[in-house]
Amino acid sequence: MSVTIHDVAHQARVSASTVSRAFTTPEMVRTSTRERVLRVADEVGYTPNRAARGLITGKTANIGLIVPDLGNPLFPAILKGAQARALLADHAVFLADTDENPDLEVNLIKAMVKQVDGIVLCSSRMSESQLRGVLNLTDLTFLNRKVSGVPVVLIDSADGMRQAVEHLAALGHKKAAYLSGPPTSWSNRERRKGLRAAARTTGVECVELGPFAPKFEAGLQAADLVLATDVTAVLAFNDLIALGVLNRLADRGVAVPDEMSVIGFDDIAFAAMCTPPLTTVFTPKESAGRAAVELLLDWLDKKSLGHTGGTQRTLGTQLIVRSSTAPPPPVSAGSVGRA
Amino acid sequence: MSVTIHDVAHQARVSASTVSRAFTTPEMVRTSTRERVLRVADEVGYTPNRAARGLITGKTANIGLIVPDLGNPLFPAILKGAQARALLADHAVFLADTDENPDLEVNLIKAMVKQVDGIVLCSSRMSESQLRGVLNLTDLTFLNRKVSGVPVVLIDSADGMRQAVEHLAALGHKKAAYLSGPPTSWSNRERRKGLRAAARTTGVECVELGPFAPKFEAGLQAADLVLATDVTAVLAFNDLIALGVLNRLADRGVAVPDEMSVIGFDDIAFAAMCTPPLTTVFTPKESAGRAAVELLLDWLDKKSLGHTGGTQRTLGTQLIVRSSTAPPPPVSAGSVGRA
DNA sequence: ATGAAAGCGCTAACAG
DNA sequence: CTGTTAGCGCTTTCAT
Repeated sequence: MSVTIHDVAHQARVSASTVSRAFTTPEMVRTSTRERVLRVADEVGYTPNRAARGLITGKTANIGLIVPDLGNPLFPAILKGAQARALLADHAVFLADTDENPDLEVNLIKAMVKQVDGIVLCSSRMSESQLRGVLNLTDLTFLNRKVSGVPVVLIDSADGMRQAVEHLAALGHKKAAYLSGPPTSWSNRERRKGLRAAARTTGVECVELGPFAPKFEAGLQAADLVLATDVTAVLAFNDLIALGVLNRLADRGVAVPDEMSVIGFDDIAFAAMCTPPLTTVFTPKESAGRAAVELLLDWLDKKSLGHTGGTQRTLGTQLIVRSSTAPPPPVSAGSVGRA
Repeated sequence: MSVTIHDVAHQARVSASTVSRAFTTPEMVRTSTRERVLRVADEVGYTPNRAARGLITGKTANIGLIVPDLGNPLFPAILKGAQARALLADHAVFLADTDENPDLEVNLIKAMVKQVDGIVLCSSRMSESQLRGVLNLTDLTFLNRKVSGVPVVLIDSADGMRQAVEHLAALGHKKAAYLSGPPTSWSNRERRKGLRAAARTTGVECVELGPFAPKFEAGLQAADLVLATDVTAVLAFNDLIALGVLNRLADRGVAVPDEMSVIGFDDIAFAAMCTPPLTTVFTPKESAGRAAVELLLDWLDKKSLGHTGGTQRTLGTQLIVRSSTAPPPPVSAGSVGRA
């Protein structure tokens, strides 16, 4: 079978404890011994069994990551950042896709609990009562959902909305439509909040349409609704919807942005790739993933000392206006190589 | 601490063994006892510690999944399928992103090995020698890379290329360009193979340009190169590149598809969202992920009996011609809900 | 059908 | 600095 700590111990003529120490507390082992042990370990290809280690230390060096749908381009980006940050701390990550199902989410959390030190929940779909049920199962960190008493990473959509509406006002628009996302979405509530505030401030009249599923198809449908109103600008819950609007608008012969301005919230970073390029509110997806893991790890560290209460980190968003001649941003920082 | 098997045993007035059996081999326990145990377990919220279980059984019920870059939209889709299939078999999945780094890939495999029953390697970037080094560390299954003796899932890009070239021939094109992907890519080699064969058969003259990174920006650059030739059609390594070409073409005032046809290989399923819609060779990404996990699981099952050699599954690709009026396919089967 | 005991691979006291 | 002992939570003989 697999090579164990005893194999190394035997080969290096030391006890298992010494081998263990050579890995976990090197300074407690004489240099010569340590080097011998490590050399032997390398020769025989020994890697500590983290599961066994976790059994005794209580720490697994794994974290869980739960997302509603990997098909939603927002989440792979978050995932990428999270995984990178976890790796930095030498942690491995368990991934689960709940397929938008809150019950499955609960089950997946339960299944994971024993194998991880904590879990990052992205845009959790659980009800308040389900949430309470899992809250003390392990250490949880939320991304894109407000929960008190635990670490939370939030993306400041409301401010993004403010930027977007002010931009429209500057362009001379008098009336705009907001294509609302799912009613249960925290992000959507934030965006509506920002919308209404900005409407007051700028004097731009804002009508809300929807709700729409955050999908391309919904945008196609939404475009027709928009055209039946007298707005000159559209704000979409996300850029998947916005892309649909753009497409349908083109089909119906409406010039963008001459007759109609469309702004989306960035889920996919592909907005610049369409013709015409879509104006979007940039969302720091990878950073958010990174931040969530960081917060969780910090939380875990400080756990020995008494907690003072939940930490919260809010990430800013930024309006990006794209002209068709400007080079678009890259899809992903590390996107290189073959497929 | 966490609730253990002993807590349940005590509460239910049985031994730990019985609790264990109630979960793993229910038929060996008297019905009344089993029901009592299971009820108590549920009441106190007991979930077996899979790590501890794995320590003794040798099976972790976890599988690993390694991808080069989550920023490449091909991989989240594969991931989604893989995760779904794993869940079906009650397996959890470890995810790692190698950031296109073969050395990191090796290290991540080693770190995972002890916590998983097997690993699915997607578009592995390892050299042959690195590959040999990890081959017997655990059970490996490859996706998008040909390796003998182990389970492999391949996507029939060559045939997709055939379809694409024949389509161009039918449209009356006499000369086309292929925008080559990374030289180390198995997919790229397959596509070139298919290209050359189809060129012979159809009589369409095909010139190869590149190699290009599989990114949008590379497509912008490639478009200028294309325009310097006298081709009337472009075949791109992937649709990220194709999207770039389309964009640049629009900027330079070239009408598509009137003066120029562009065909991409499907990485992102967003091709239909651009204007004009991009003709693509559809790649069964989720199915590929699903298949890879399935093959791995089968392989693991059959392991007790002697293996007969590696299994191989090849998935077909399909040319999809899109008119701007036709409804595009959904981004993801299960894409619903809020973000 | 159930319990007692041994042990998976590892680390954490406790000696020395 | 290093070895010995005990035991993490679970499953699995081997008894009964």
